[in-house]
Amino acid sequence: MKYSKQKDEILKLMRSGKLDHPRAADVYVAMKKILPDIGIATVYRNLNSLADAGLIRRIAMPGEADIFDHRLDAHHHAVCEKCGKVFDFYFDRDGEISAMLKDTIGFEASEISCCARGRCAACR
Amino acid sequence: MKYSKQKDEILKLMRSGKLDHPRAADVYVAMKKILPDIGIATVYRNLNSLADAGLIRRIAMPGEADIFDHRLDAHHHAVCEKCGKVFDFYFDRDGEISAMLKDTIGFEASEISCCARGRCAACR
DNA sequence: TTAATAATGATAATGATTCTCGGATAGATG
DNA sequence: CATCTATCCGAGAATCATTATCATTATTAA
Repeated sequence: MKYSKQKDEILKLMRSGKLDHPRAADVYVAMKKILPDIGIATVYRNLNSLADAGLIRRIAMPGEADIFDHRLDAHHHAVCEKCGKVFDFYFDRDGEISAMLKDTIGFEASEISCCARGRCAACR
Repeated sequence: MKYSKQKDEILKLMRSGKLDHPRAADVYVAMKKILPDIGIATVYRNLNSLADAGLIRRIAMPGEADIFDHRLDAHHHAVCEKCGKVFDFYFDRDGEISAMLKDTIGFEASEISCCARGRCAACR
């Protein structure tokens, strides 16, 4: 992976935590203020390569655009159907599910993602 | 909801269980054999209205096309990253997750979906 | 400095899904 | 039965997220 200021700035932006569960388009908008000539393809490319390198995570959300997360620990997501905000939550039964899948159907899980949808506190 | 032979045939096809976790495109291909003049928009429209009516379920799969399920009971899905096959599995901790979300962040979950990805028995 | 390689930005292409349209049809009413 | 109207249909355009292509530029190792 070769250095580029685009990649560097994207990683810094992600790590800053200024963006909350941003989609690629959100990162693009924020990056435009830092590097006005950046293209959307470069944003996608770099988010993908940073994710491949394990420096950030790309998370597929059912029915919505993927989000990118600077947090690397195992956690799940709850999405408010009204405001769209994404909340992190912990639920450490991944091992239990993996074991069950292995025992019952011989399925070797590499990743387990739980996604809750509903209404957040503010929207109720 | 008005009757139409397209909707009727789509529901029959779904209920027959001949299709395994089909995407809209799969339903379209199968329906072409039954009603050769059917259009893809009609397939989407009817799958959506049948899902709205609670007769089938539309399930968003992270990173992939939505699938439609004739099974109405609560279950989760495991997707093989190699062959793409989708497996059903049960894991009745939904209530536990709901309660935790409610207690910790005041989030009222209406649906919880867990999606495992990895390798199925046949692909290992 | 140079040559090889990988990254860039613009834009075209893709895939899934929805929207729009004029025309057809189901089902209620007279 | 005749008619009316809401809903549905099929075709194709439009949308959205994402990836691919390509000519140009920047990085890096020699």
